[in-house]
Amino acid sequence: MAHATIRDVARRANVSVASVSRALNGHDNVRPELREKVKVAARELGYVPHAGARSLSLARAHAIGVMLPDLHGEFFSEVVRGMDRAASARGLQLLLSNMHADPEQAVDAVRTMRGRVDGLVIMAPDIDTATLIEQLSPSLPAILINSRSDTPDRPRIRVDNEAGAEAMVDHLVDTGYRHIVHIAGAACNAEAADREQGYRRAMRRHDLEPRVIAGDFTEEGGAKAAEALLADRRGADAVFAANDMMAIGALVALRDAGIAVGREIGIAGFDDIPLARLISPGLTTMRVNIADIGASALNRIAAIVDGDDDTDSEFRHPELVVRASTSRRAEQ
Amino acid sequence: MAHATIRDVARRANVSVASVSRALNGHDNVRPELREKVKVAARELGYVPHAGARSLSLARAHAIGVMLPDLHGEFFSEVVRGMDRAASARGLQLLLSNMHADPEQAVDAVRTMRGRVDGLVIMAPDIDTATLIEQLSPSLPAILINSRSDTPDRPRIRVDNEAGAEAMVDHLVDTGYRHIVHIAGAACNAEAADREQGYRRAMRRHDLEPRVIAGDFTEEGGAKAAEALLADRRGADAVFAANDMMAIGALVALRDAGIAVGREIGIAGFDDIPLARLISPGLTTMRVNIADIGASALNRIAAIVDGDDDTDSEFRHPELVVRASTSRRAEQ
DNA sequence: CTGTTAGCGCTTTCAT
DNA sequence: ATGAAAGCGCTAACAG
Repeated sequence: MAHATIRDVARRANVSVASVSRALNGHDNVRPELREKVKVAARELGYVPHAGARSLSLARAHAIGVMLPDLHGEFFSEVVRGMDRAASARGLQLLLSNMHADPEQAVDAVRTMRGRVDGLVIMAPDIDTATLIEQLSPSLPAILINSRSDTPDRPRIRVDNEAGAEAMVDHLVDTGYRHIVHIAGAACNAEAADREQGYRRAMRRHDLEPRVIAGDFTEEGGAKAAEALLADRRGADAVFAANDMMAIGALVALRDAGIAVGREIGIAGFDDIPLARLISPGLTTMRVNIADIGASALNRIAAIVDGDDDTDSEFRHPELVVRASTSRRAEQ
Repeated sequence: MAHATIRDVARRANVSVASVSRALNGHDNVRPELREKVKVAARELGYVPHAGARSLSLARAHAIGVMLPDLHGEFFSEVVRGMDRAASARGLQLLLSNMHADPEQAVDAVRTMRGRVDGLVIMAPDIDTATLIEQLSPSLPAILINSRSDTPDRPRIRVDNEAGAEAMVDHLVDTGYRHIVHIAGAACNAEAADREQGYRRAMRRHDLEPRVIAGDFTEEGGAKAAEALLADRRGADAVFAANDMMAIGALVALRDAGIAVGREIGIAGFDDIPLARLISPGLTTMRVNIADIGASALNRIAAIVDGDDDTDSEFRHPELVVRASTSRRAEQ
């Protein structure tokens, strides 16, 4: 049997559909008696309102679309957790969409979201989505997380990746490391570029020779980079990977190669995913508080949708977390 | 400026809305010339169809609702990754909803999904949702993953947790461990119960004394259990945790306590999350192939929605993965 | 091939 | 306080 509609309920309760709507939505201009009658009828029919129709009529979907890059592992789950927490606190649903590399798909995904969400959270450090999105859906509010393009008119949340990377290099140098190799993130990725930039700047400041190995933000990429490093070490005594997953891949690879991580070679990452604490030795990293960014993004887009228009950008500063992977003995 | 509607496009192209709809949806009964005119008008106006209205009219939302328990970490991301992969391959959107313990919220979440999704994937080993869901939304297709209740009429995907746990105990015994302690999963959780059941059965079969410490599926829970174990060891030489996160928590705790994991105490988990391979020593576990379950669930609900009604349940058998955490020397 | 129109299920004026 | 009716944006008969 098909689903009961508001009309069925009205018929059964011998009232108009308008009254059913009012009664069920808790308006106060309904006699208690009628409201009760409607509720009974609704229950008997197993009536559940059709959210799609409702949102068409209200011009409000009570849902937020989320576009994420094809993230792996904990970074992904942390972001989503944060968003979900904020969303359900506000009674909003989350429409999720991962981008599988292809910008075409991103466009498509956004298109199919229009009319089904009230706003968008977009995390797309790989693509130049900002202008893209605007072309696609003007008047659909969106907030960007760590996006590459500089659209000052769209609200954004950014992490100060460059300063974070600089701080990490400073820490490594303080600890006594000198030949610090950077494993870069994916090419074309805004965050990767910023972190590499920070690394280079700090190395220059310390009068040290930079050395960058290409990477891709994945664990395998980190492992490969570590192998490349082992094959051609050139006195390297520390690895600073552009994110934790690569740092962990490198750490495991070096560990398996019999190298005393922390001592013989220091390793550092970026993000502070939960795993960073669990790996052995614990991974020194820059804490970004991923879930918090997710929650914050969602709260801000919700506020914007509600008309509380605060369009200033947010700039977050990651925080150094020192663990055993950079525990070089005091004497260098 | 507000969003352009199909009417605006029609007006601008000097055609009827029906023609616009046909032209844009690629129907073949449109003169190429007219189609082009429509496309131009649509582009000029930045027209993006309103998916909500579309799905109301089509009685098809092209979206699947996903309800997950409040999962942490990689289990969550793996499931969602699998679903997302399958969904975007089929052109479906994913409406995500985590349940925050409270069954009330689960009910609510499902209610607000009605009329906005074509089907539901529900993973709720904690709650007796099956009947619940049916009451809430008869005629909304749903597939259950590892649900507790036995509703034979709903399609399900289950993991043979009991057999998996038995297999793990067998492996531990084969390897030479005898005093195997089980860290149980969350109370009221169907999977936890099955795994404990399997553990007990296998221990009985081997004529060994079972010992169960309560847990909750979290890393902290595993760490606490390990501490309890250290405080009152009673000759325990192996720990079999009901999932990997707890196993890892225990592993780290024992490692930090200076115990040679694998040798002095064997540790095993369940799920084979990516992290299991990365931790040191590598964690012996039962591989469940989480992402695959997600993808499979999504594909099946999509098939059901499309009318390809295959309502038989699926029963998956986890697979033993041996790593260093149970590498007791041959001589016991 | 194209336009007119009914209707998807709901909310909300506008009357009464 | 309640009902009748318009309309949210779209698609799909039905005519022509």
